[in-house]
Amino acid sequence: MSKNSVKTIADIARLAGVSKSTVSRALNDSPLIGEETKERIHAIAKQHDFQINARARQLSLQQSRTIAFVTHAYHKDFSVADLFGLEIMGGISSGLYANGYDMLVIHVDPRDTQWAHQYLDSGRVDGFILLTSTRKQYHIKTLLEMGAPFIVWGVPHSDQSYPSITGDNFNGGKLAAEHLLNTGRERIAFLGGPPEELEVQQRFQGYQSALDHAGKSVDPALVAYGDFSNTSGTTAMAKLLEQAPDLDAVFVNSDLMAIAAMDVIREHGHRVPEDIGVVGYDDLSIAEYSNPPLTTVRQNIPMAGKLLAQNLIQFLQTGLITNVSIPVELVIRKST
Amino acid sequence: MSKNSVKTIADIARLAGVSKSTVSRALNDSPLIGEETKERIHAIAKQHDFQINARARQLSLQQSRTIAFVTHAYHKDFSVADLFGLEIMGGISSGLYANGYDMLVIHVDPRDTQWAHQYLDSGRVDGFILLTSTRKQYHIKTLLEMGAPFIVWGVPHSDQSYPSITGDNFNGGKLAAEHLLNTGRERIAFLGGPPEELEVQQRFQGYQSALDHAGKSVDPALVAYGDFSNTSGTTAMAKLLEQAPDLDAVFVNSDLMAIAAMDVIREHGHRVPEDIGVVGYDDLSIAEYSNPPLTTVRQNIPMAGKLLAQNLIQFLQTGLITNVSIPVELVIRKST
DNA sequence: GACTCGGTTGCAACCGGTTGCAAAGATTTA
DNA sequence: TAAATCTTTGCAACCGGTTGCAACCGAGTC
Repeated sequence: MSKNSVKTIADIARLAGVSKSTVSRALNDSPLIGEETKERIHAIAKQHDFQINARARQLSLQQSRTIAFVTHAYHKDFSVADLFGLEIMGGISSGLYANGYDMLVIHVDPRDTQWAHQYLDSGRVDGFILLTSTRKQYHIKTLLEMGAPFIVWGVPHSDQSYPSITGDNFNGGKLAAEHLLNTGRERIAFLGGPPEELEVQQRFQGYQSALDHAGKSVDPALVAYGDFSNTSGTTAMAKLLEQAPDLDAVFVNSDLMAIAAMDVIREHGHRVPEDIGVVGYDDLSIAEYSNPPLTTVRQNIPMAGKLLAQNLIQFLQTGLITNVSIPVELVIRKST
Repeated sequence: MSKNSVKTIADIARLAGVSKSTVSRALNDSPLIGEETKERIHAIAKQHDFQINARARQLSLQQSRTIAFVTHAYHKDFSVADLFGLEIMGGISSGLYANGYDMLVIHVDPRDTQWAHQYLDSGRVDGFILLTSTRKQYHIKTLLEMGAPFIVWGVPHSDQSYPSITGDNFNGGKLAAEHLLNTGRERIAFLGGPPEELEVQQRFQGYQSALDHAGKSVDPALVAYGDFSNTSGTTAMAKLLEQAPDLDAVFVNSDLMAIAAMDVIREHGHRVPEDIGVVGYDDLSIAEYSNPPLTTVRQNIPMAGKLLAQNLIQFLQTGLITNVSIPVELVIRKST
């Protein structure tokens, strides 16, 4: 095939009887090149379906058009606890693709302080996307110090400045609590993620606000915290049932914890939703298949991913820092 | 910091008072360089925590040390139907990382015939990893024709030659059917994936073999096919119940179809597992959370991912084609 | 003392693009 | 008709590495 013989712009230059630079400019649609020449070169390129060498181009341009999706490398591989991450990755990937960027998935050992250096200084990526992770704040600090471009999923600390995307946590908590109130629940518990996380605090405020409006106040016995994982859900739910045996609903900060909590509730001899209503958070795909199917606060995960991609690219190109909070909605299923 | 000033091997060369080539050779541990010089250069590099420019290196070396994980870009983003793909990606990613490769996630429009060209000829990736997808055979054909390095998850066509990893489908079918027989089931149905796929045929053969050993033969009324998706599971299960109202067990070729099938079974007034036992396939994370938790054939997904990575790299480096089939096991939960 | 010879090192070309600047040709202006 | 100007193109350097080949070194040999 002719295809094999045309691999570089020099080949095209030879065919067109012009110089490398002219081909390069024509392919990049430079105004310096005459229309007629430009068309001829484009035609030749198309005809031999020429693919420009990305590495050489990137070396010259000093940029990689590649973004790293940062994932924590525990000793185990992806587990179900990472489902949220897995799902958002889909959205990010298509958002990047739409903007001509590639997505690299990188594993980071939490003890490793060099990873950002490694990928940035070696020119393999232009920026990073960070999700929830145990050492997120630490990573953010490191990245800020070294001036690395990145965007995070989550509420930004107010004293720092970097782009972020987050769900509307206050409203999420409010929606969940209101729904439980509307369905006649009296003793609504709050099973949160780590209490130091802003997301969790905002969800709690939303929950509190809904109770206030209904003329109720928060009972400390009805509040417990976990770390979003299913095992922590088991523990925290058991604690709640012990502290407040009369609770008749619980707003849980993640679907994984909610599913674990429903098991605990049943083991204690209660029924879901008849005795105790349960609302989760995230609307992971498993929420639909749980027993019973989980009422939950949906974060529009594909959209979140797309925005993470777009806004990071915008930041790379213009330096503009945007912090956006996207709306959430309540998906009512069988657990309430 | 001194860090900022040392970005290239030329910088190091200046510091060490040698030439670029010496630095390059020293960093690559070439035997041409004297021990003493080598150590001195390494020390300087470490001290300034130098990161070699990957793009320049790759351009020179004509390789990218990057593998593309190919995912189909339907109009929608990742859906629950891709959970299997999402999970195996975790294994692949860590397998690649362990071998010093990066993983790029790429979206492929099924109508696009140029994607492989694009990524390979532009030098962005060295090879591809293909999962189950509707147009897999077509993609394989294209890749073979253009001589692109790749590995697939699935049974290789016997008349073609390329590396692959697959679960032991025959044994998977056999284990599932034997388990159902052992728990006293008499009328065991087979709800397969697409009948033209070798995986499905092999699972059927395993199922048949187990029945044979028990002195039973396959009843055509007890066989139906879907396409692995949950909606097809709904349709196929309804068909089975109509064809054979007396069935008391079903071996389903994917967890997604199995979960849908259980809903259909309940809607028809039967109980799982009391009236009808259900075995799924894959052991996706949702299997554990379904109602009831699903007995299923586990494919060791993390291991599969790791092998896909390793064997593709082996193929790239040595041209060795390996086709490996990894063992499966039965995970017994509450649906049987 | 001239001559190999093995071990080290540097020169310069190359990988495949991009781009500042000079220059050639065409066109306008005086 | 010559000078000035604009448009279009090519030369050559550069991005940051790798590598074939020549050159240089001190030690051993005759």
